[in-house]
Amino acid sequence: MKRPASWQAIRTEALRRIHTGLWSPGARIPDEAELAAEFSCARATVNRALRSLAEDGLLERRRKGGTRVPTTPVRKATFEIAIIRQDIEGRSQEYGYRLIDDRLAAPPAEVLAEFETSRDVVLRHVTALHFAEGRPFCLEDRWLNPQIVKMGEVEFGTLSANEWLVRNIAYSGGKIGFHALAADRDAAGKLECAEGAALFAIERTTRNPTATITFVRLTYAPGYRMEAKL
Amino acid sequence: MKRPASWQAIRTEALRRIHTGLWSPGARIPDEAELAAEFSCARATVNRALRSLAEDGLLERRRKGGTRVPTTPVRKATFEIAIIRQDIEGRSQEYGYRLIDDRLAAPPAEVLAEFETSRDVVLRHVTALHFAEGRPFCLEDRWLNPQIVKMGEVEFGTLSANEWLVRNIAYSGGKIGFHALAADRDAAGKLECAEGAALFAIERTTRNPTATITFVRLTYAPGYRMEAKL
DNA sequence: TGGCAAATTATGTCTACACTTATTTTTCGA
DNA sequence: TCGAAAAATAAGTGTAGACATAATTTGCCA
Repeated sequence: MKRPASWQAIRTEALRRIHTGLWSPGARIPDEAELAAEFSCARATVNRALRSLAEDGLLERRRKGGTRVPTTPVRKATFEIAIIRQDIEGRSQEYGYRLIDDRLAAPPAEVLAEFETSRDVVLRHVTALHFAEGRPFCLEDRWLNPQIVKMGEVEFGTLSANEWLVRNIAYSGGKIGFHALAADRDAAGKLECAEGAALFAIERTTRNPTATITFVRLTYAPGYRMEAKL
Repeated sequence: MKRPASWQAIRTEALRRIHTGLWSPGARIPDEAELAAEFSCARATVNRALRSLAEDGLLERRRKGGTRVPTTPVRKATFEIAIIRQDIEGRSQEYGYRLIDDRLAAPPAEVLAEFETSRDVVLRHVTALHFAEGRPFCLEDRWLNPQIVKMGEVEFGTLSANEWLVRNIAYSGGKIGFHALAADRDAAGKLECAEGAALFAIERTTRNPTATITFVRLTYAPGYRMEAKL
């Protein structure tokens, strides 16, 4: 092994050994020092390669325990969650936006639960439609923490809440969920599809360290597909 | 800054500066050497912290160009794609499996496209049901490359193809897509739901460097939700 | 003025070493 | 024999320095 053997080369070789079964599932692989000797490089370089594989779920590493190939690898798929406008423009389609409603209202129970707050709280409820090539693309049904995004101070008439938030609000975490739902009368009307049509929906909760900022359900018009590479 | 300031501490501090707008979107942040001086640590430690943030989409880094805060951050959500059995057992539910069909057949055009092969090819078509607590959970409709997974050599009567493949076949890449679809008569019957019900489906293509190994569509019974943290 | 080449610069990567921390294994005493 | 303390081990992290690489900027020449 005369070539400088970058960490990527080591990663590739390690991947090959996993794939060919040379390093079999459940088995412990040589420790970093041994591999460093084999590839005649520094241990840190081996560490970089193995850490990278571990981040992708292809290896499991524990102090002292050593590094092993998981018996049942849990593959990880990373999705890029872009602003809806970017998503549409990325398809070379014309983006459109229309605010439907923006008012304070009492949220349903499941939304309230996401805000982990007392009952009788009033949240800012924003409804809007995103268009691609003039046709309804995505229905945005959003609940905002009015203490963070105040009525009157910020309007979503031309810039969507989706975009405004990404640009202006700090976040620290949250969760996202995908599911399928049947179009109810309201959604069907807005998305111009048949009632009962199967729609793809994303629900997302965004928090900062102190409070929940927003909960949103994005319901996509029929035919939407979310893709990622493995 | 007397504490050794681990790379995670630097990451956290950098995150804070992004969130508070101290490092504003689009602006270039101090280079690694400067930050290393500020935190009185080695440049490699700063590098580790900033690289970590860049991997999460919170910073953009380019050689020479320096590091900057993206104006429209593209959040990344990582989903763990587990074996279906693990998914169900992880919910403390009883897993069940039944093979429905396993035969060589001519695939439809859209499947053929994933295999990037000539027409008139015959693939191995496996259909199976996964159960949770005795109720249909997920319908597996899979096309396999018969040169890789040969009829007769491997049977999926008790161990699902889903699981067998994860354990036995090397992969190098592929793609995954999520969408919603309406239950057709066949799916409705197998999943014991109403025809036309909105179902969540995952389509996955898995390749090795040489050929496509398998294409699978997993159609989940109504109510399924796929979740991830942000 | 236009364009190509060279200098500059910030990140990317590697090395060799040291020290830390989590965990297992061993040892030894009750 | 059990259990707690000690030793051993493998990964995790940090440092200082060096060189590599990509991209921008500068400067020169036509």
